[in-house]
Formats: sequence, structure tokens, C-alpha cells
Amino acid sequence: MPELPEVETVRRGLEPLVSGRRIARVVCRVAKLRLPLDPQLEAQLAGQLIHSLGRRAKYLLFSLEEGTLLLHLGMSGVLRLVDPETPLAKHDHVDIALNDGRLLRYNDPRRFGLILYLRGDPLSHPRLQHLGPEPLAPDLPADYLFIRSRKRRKSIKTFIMDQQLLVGVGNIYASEALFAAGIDPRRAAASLKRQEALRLLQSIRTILAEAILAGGTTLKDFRQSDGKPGYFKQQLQVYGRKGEGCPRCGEPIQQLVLGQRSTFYCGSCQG
DNA sequence: AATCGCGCCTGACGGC
DNA sequence: TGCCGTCAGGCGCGAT
Repeated sequence: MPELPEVETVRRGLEPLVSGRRIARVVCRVAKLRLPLDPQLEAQLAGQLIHSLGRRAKYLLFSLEEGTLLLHLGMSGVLRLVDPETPLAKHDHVDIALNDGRLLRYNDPRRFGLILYLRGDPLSHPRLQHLGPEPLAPDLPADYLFIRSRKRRKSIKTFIMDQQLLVGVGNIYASEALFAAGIDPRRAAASLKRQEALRLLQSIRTILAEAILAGGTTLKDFRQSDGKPGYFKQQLQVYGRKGEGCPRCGEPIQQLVLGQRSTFYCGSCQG
């Protein structure tokens, strides 16, 4: 569900509210998300000061006095700061009570999310160490995508969604970036000319940045940390718009499946 | 090494 | 009304 802009939106919303707070206690109501929750989790976190809230790829990283709390929202995870009297809803799996009385509440119907407590350097954890660069890093070379795409035969759309290549691009923004760059999602990655690959990376960066400014995209589940939806859905040009007129040329938007994921594009603008 | 397909879960929706 | 199939923002695994 959440791609980079949604996770970053959550991070920005929560950061000022959790930094400097102490974790009073933790309550886990479900045994298993993507992985079984560590039975020690409640004890490991209790009493710890939260130094800061960071992000790597689509992971949130709570930097604690001792170690790091890693949290991934999966497809349907929602993390919100709520008042303690807020009634429990279905799929409210974990509460992290802070010393100011409020609760960080994790809700996740599909339970593809992940919550993990790590000691030591979180970036060297197996889940994080093979991740590609951050697309919004200022020092990412403009020709990074071009260089890496040589000899890669898979479709350019599945290629840019590969988190080992580049992090943060999921199914929505992959279609959007390819539309913005005017590139057919079915083309082999290696078939992109230099200028096309440069344009695509630039489109990815622009769209992710704009989506962050809009507070992310809400299709159904996603909520900002204050409970409001993300507003980038209104700016989606092709995703979810099969049959509607292309915003550029008016031809109907096409839909197909690539790598088992729905893909939207304009057959006439994206060559 | 790279690529593909599947499975993990629940819920919403459309067709019959 | 209900049942059934399909689909959904992610990721890791095993087979090829």
C-alpha cells in the first residue's frame, strides 16, 4: 500500500510528536504480522526514549536510546497517534503508549506489515542492507537508471519497482512516472535510450516529491498521521483511470498486467 | 545472476 | 440475500 511518499508523510507528521517522548508501555494484540511479533517486544521497548523518527525506503525507523524500532506498513498498515480513550477498532494490532499519555496505534487489516526491534546498526540488518539508493537523495547521479538498466531484460515498469535498484517506487508511482516520461511500461529496461532513462529518473523524483507535498495518495486505507487522507489521488494522471481520456491526448487510458501488478498507461503518448 | 510466479492476509466489489 | 471470483498501495521465497 504505502509507497515512499505515504511513508514519508507519516514520518513527517509523527516526528515532532514522538521525538523526545518516552515509551511507557507496549501492547500487542495480534501474534503475527508479516513475521510473528517478538514476545519480548513489549519488554524491549518499555521505558525507552525516542530520539528521532527516520525513514529508509518504505521503512520507518524509530531511533531509541538503545537500538531501533523498525516498522513497515505493508499494504494496509496505518500508524496514528491517538488519545488513550479512542475506542479500539478492528485490526488495531499494536499500541505504543507514550509518556505524554498518547498512543501510537498500529492498524493493519492485511497484516503484511512488519514490526521489529533491532540492536546495532539498523542499516546493516538483512532487511535493509540490500536496498537501493533513495530516489530523492541529492547526490543520486542523473544517469543512475541508465547505467543500471543496461542488459536488463525485464520490463521497465517492474525494473523501477525493484527495491534493490531504487527504493520507494511502488505500483502507483511506477505507472505515473512512466506516463510523465512518455515511456511504454512494457519496454525492456535495457531498451531505454540514455535521454529516456534520464527523463524517467527525473520524473520519478518529481512525482515522489510532489506526492509528498500533497500528503501522499489515498486509494482507500492510507491515512496521514493526523487521520486525514493524502491528496495526491486528484493528481494521478493514469493510475486507476482505465478507459478515461488521457490528460495529454484524450485517447482512452489502457490497463494491463506486468509482474502480476495492474499497470496503467496511454497507448499513444507512451512510446 | 536475473527473472518469474506464488503466497502471505482481509475486505470490498461485481456478477450471478 | 448470499456465494464466488477477482482485485488491492508490498515483499520474500523458491524454482528456473
